[in-house]
Amino acid sequence: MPELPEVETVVRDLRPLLVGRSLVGVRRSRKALRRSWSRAWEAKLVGRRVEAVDRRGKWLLVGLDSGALLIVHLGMTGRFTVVAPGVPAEDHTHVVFPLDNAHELRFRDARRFGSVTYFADRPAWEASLTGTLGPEPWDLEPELWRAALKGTRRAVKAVLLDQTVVAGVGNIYADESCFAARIDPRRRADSLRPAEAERLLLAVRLVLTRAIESRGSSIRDYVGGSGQRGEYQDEFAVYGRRGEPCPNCGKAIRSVRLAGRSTHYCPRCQK
DNA sequence: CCGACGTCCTGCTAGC
DNA sequence: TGCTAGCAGGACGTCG
Repeated sequence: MPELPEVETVVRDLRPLLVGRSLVGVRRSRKALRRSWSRAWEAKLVGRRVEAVDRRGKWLLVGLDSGALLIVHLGMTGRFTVVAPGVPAEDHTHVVFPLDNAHELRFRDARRFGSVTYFADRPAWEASLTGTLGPEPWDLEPELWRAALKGTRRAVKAVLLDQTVVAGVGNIYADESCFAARIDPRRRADSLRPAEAERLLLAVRLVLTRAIESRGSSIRDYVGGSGQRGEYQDEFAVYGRRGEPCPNCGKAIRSVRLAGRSTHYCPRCQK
């Protein structure tokens, strides 16, 4: 679900609501998330003040005054929000951190593909990723990007979704980026000419930037850190628009299954 | 090693 | 109108 723009929106929403606040407790549901919770973390969290809220790829990082990090992944259906006192907990609320201002920081996730974990410091968290997280799209060196494309026989779309190559792109923005670059997502990555590779990287950055400006895309579950929906779904050129006219040429958008995911493209504009 | 595919889970809806 | 198979924004393990 939430990709880079959605996570970035949550981070920006939560930052003013959390920085300077202290976590005064932890409550959990009995259901397991993707990564298991350790009760030993609770004593280390309670009483700590939040110093920073950041993002890396699709990971959300809450930095505490002890130097420790609360690491959150929203998976497909995760919501991470601050709610005012007295707001009843929704179904599938799995982790709740009461704050020192009587508000609550809540993690809710119907499908439980998301996770909330604790690391003693940032190096410990980075070590846990063991090279599974590539650079942010804006930090990815064009030569590295070209090499990543050249070095594989997979489809372009599969490379965009590969978090070790570039962090943060998911199914929606992979499709939208391919459309913006006028590149067929089914093409073999190693068939892209240097100019096409460059166009695709710039398209990824542009699409993500615009999506952040629209506070991300709300298809069904996603909301920002205070519960508001995003707007970028109104800007989709291809995603979820099978059969509808291409905004560029009018030909019907097609959808196929690729890299295990639904993939949308314009059969005329994307070569 | 690489790449394709299944799996985890619940809710919604497309299509019959 | 009502029902249900299949699909959903992600990550990771397994298998060939």
